[in-house]
Amino acid sequence: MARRAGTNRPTIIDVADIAGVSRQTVSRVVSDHPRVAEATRIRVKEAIDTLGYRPNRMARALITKSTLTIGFAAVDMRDLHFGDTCAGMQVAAREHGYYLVVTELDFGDEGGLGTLETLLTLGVDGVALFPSFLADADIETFAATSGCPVVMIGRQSKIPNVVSIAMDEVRGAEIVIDRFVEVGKRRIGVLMNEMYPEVVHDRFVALRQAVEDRTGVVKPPVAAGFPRIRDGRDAATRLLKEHPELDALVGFNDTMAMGALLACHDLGLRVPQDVAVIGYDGIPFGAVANPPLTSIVHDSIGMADAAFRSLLACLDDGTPTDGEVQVWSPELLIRESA
Amino acid sequence: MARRAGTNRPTIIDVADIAGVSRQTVSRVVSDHPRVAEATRIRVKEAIDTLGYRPNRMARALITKSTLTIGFAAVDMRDLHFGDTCAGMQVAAREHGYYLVVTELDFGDEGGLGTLETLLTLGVDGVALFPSFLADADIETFAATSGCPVVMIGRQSKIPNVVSIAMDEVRGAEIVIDRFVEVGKRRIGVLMNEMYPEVVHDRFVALRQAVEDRTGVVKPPVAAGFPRIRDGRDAATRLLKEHPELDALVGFNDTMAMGALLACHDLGLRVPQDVAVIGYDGIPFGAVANPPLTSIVHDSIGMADAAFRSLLACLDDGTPTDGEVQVWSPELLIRESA
DNA sequence: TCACTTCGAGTGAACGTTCACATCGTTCGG
DNA sequence: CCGAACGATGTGAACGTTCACTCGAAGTGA
Repeated sequence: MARRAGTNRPTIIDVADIAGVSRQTVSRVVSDHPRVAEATRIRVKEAIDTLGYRPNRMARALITKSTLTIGFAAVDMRDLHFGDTCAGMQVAAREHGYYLVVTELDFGDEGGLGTLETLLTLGVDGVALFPSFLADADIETFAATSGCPVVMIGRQSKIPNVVSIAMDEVRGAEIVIDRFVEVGKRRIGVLMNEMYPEVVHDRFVALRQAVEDRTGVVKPPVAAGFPRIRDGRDAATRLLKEHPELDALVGFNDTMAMGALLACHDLGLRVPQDVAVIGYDGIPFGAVANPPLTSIVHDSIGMADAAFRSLLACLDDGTPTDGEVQVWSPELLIRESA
Repeated sequence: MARRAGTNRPTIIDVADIAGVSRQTVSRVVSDHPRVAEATRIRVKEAIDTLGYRPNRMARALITKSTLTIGFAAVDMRDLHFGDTCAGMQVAAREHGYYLVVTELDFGDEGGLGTLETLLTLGVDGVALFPSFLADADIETFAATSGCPVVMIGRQSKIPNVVSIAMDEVRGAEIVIDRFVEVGKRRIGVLMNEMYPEVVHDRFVALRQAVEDRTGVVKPPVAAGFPRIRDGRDAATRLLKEHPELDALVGFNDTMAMGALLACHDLGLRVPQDVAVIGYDGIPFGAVANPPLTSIVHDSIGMADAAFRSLLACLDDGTPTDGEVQVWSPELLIRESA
């Protein structure tokens, strides 16, 4: 369909002609091969500059079987962490001469698998999933057949051939509940994200377990909604009306927690005196909320960086890390809401 | 350096062998060429499925000179609009079988030009700049020598061979000032972003002009800072102390405007009774601010979509649109701060 | 002097496609 | 019944690199 306007970039042969050497010698200069005479090297470099020659990666990839690109498949690009994660991977990638091909997983396309397949036709050297709503079994199949290393960010699944990098949800939940207990709150309600069950499952389980361990309450009240302010407000309102005894709310993320703040305000409850609130993510706007939101934070950029390095390691020594799970410790950003 | 683990994907020849046809016939089936007998087509498709054959885009690109990829160069991936814009472009791109290669402009790398150059070696068919801090002259040079269409999102520059797509800053500024006047405010202060002068210049000029046109004040008080809540707060504090007569503040974006909200609170000024505040971007968190923030909004996703289509148009008919500028109308999202 | 290594550079083939053209059989108008 | 047109398929070359060799000259040690 679409054609590139007929710009004919100079090729390696043009450079070779001008410099009066073979194309192989040019190739050696370009890739910093040691066995090139200094005089030749200079002559070739000059020719390259004169012509504005840039090696054609397609031709190179055809032989080396490496495109120096990494596929970055995100569930939702409007996600708060997408920018951080993308930036983190991109910086790490560029450091090593890699590029990032970014794509949004399309649920309609064979439940996301199709999107990944098309990514493969591009010849990416590795794939990063952020975080995937795909079932573990599907990811396992993909990793096995793709022929390239796969890493998953933000979800803690033990899948063969896949490295997962995620926040330590168990620790995070403990920190949250410990904080509530510390400020004298023990009747804790949970605001959950109902969007992608696979993605949020770990956090939910961890919170429930921590509540049970720390307060003895076996099944804390839960309300679910989409991770939006409005839905957080609605869910919190339902929860507080049905369970007037609650004196603390934890939101799946800061957005929902900020909804909870609004709900408390609606119901005339003071935060944190009547109800303490904690969210996840530590978004800057939490500082402007009324009152400023206490939150669990983790290092998105660092995790993305680690994800790229993990891909690179697989690429370099070909070790198909087997279901390795890296967990990153979260921290509590204490402001005023708890 | 890095090598792909030796996975040998099936080639077009393998398919041809199994189906008992020539590789050219397979190629025709793959690209939906009309002149293939139905029986042959079926046989080939079966062979493709059996082998799990995927055409190699590198080899194809070598001949067609089109990689079906678009380079998306962003100044800051942690920018609020990055996710929206990226998602918008990506969806539009995928619709047409294109991919997005995303990269963050590295100011240190020849002031960003180097980053763009490396993007070219990847063989992208077009480049989208979001928005660039590069000087107009540099962009012009790049567009001229790159040999591929260039589009710029978020900045309104008339540059040869470059299509720019941006919000109509003049209209936006008018809407802001009209609103202030409508609610009885005429002593207006401006909170400016001092990060990338090229990017923010249009908005600043438009606001100053609108203030002059609507209120007769020739040079409204201005304070600048980085587009962060804290800096917005500091800038607003300075402004309000130096100019106690001010009864309205407009922030470069919602983040700065939210800082202004805090500053008013600090100084015991009521919003909007004492000081009205308007921001730009209409971010969801504006709804949670105290009071909820009135803001200028524009359609990031739509603009990204238009940007891709513009690239596609250039690619299809090869018309190097000459300094075309598309402006999108903003709207006022009225909440409570003004 | 000779055999041997090292250095610098070149040559043909290959990577997996598509393009332009060639081939061959069939249909059809006059 | 002939030539032209068309439909289906195949063939060689080309795209711009890198790989695995080869080759000659210069240096080295005995």
